[in-house]
Amino acid sequence: MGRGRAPCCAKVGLNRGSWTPQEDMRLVAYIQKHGHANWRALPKQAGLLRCGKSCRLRWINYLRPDLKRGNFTAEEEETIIKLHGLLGNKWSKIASCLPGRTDNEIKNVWNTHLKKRASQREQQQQKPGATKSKDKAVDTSDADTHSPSSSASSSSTTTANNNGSSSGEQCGTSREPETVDVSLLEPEIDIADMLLVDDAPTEALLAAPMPPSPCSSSSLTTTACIGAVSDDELLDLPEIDIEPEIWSIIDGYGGAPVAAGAGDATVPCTTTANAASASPGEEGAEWWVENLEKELGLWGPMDESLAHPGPLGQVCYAGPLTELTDGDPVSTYFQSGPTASPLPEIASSSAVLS
DNA sequence: AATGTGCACAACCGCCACGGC
DNA sequence: TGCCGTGGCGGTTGTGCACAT
Repeated sequence: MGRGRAPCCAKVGLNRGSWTPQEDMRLVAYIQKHGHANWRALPKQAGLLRCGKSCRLRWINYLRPDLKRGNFTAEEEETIIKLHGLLGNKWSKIASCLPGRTDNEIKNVWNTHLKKRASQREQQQQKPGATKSKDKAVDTSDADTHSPSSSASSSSTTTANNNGSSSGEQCGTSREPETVDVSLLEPEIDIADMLLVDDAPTEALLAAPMPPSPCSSSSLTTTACIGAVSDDELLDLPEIDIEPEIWSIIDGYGGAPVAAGAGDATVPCTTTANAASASPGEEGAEWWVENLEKELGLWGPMDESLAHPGPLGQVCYAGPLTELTDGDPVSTYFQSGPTASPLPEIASSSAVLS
């Protein structure tokens, strides 16, 4: 699709732009198996024509299993507003307080509508004599924001747009928060304590068990998130032998359905049979992989004729696993892997790819 | 129905911090 | 102690889509 500005990887001939489902699957499979001790080396070892930075971002912002997809709840939005008042544009710190949310996601939500809402509130606070009708207007916009994204964006953003982005006052210009001098905030500051002062919703949110947070975008470390992986292990693995034609398929992705047996480019779906055979303790990873596949358009009826357009307009393959996975470690992994290896134990599940 | 407009999202860039040598 | 490599963060941007006209 080619979103974003000019890619940094063009000069080295790497893939750029939006990720294909195949690339996603490959990245997920690799990280699940080996972790991501070295992002720079990861793409090569995983057989991805991407730069390490791109892989890291893709993983953190989109593929991580602990990500919470969907609209932000009212509590989350309130938390973001409050935290932003405390911390400013410290998106990673804010994200660390919102389980399953990424800094990028929070940043987007803030820039799209929370910023406007916050500024509206600010204006009202500066004008104590604000009429009740105006309060009501803001309340409705709040309510709108909580509704499904499509309607939320249209109603609340158009009006607020006038005082927000169009004025050129980008929050991104390292604007210091109004309420708290950020320079006084030490990195070790207990954000939870700050939030617990007078905010009930936030308190409730924070009272909830925080994720182990090893996988939160701000404190993501390989060993904590996936498990320790030695360099030797990383260098040894995986033996993903990628045919040149596979790369051509990936590079020129978007054409006809890839023939069965074409190899890596056709990472197949996990079968429902696999899902059914998972043990109870493996439900988490299984659920995640299944949902990932659904999102990627790789999950569906096991009919070869059902190669279907993917979310990006490319053709995804939904054929039977057994016809596709021969010799492809990644495919093999998704045939039996996730269900057999919950994420925290991935590094130890050496049998998955073998 | 066609066109215009604005928003949401995902991706990239540049800079900075940190750790190893 | 300085240099280099890597990871992480924040800001920015282009495209697709939904809604309005």
